[in-house]
Amino acid sequence: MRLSDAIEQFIKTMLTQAEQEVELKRNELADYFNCAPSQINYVLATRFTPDHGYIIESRRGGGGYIRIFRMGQDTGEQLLYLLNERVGDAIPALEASHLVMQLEERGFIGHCEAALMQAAISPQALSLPIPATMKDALRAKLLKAMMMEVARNCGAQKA
Amino acid sequence: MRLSDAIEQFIKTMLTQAEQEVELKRNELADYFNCAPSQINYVLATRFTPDHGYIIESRRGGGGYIRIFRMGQDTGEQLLYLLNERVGDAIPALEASHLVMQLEERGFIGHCEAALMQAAISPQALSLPIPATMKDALRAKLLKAMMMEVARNCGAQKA
DNA sequence: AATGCAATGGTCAAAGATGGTCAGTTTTTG
DNA sequence: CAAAAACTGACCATCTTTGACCATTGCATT
Repeated sequence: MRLSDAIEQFIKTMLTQAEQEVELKRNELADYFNCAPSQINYVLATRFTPDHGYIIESRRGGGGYIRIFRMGQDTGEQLLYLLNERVGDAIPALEASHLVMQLEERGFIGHCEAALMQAAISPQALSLPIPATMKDALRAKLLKAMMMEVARNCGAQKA
Repeated sequence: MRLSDAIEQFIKTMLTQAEQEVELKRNELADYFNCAPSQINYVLATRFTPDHGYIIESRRGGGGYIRIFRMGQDTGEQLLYLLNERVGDAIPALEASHLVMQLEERGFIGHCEAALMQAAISPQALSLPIPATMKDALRAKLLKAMMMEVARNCGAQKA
């Protein structure tokens, strides 16, 4: 298995439903996984960004630390926030993809739904002769329409 | 025997009745057959296309892979037919909607998935300042992308 | 306080590990 | 022999991992 994935899993295992926050020592973790300390930064940078729904806080020097917070989840409110604030009138491909991942991680949608949504907002599905800004707008509309559907039907089961 | 055929057989042997999916490393396989890595792509491109009932998914970089999914015999054929004959390169809104309903009726997708797809191809989601013909083309791409996803994940389980 | 050092974490560019493309060459087929 | 299929290699794109060097903080010593 990829090192990055192992580290990602390790961290996500610590961040259970109960624990919204985890603190770790970069060097210790790197030591545990037998890798360069900067590898930890790579994992954080590629899998624990705000886009993914996480906030990182850290301190250097003696007694330094890295804290990872999972952004709060108040089902209904949260979903509305994601819709209005995050999606807005336009959203780039990568950000949209991260958002869908987040929806799945938080249990708003199942794996199948997530895959469908990813397919719909994928570059292939949207490969048209129109400017990128228009694609971002289209992606936003697609996401909103699909998320509305989720909120109406399937989301009810979860929350 | 031709190299391509040997590689094709090799892969198909891994994809037994039980195994609907196989993962391989391009370079390893090329090494095993003593051929150029791109030969693998050639085989995949000529013998494992969606038209043949397969779906390919891959990832580059360290820990990269190529995954091959076999669509259910029946499911694959029917989906393919729908994709090529009914969807094509463009499809009007109403027809697309009917198609999705059919997909649900036939059990290819669940109610949730159907609703998501309907939302994605709905006029609201596609309300853009582009000509109707382009919208039909977009709808076709959306449908194809989503149906491929269905074939990859859920379709295999069903049929 | 001021200084210096040890303990942390951060950055970034380079190297490593894979897979993708495509044009051109060789082989097979009709 | 011409067309189609098979094959290759050079070059590209993407993702991961590492290491050298930098920044910050706390503490011990002046």
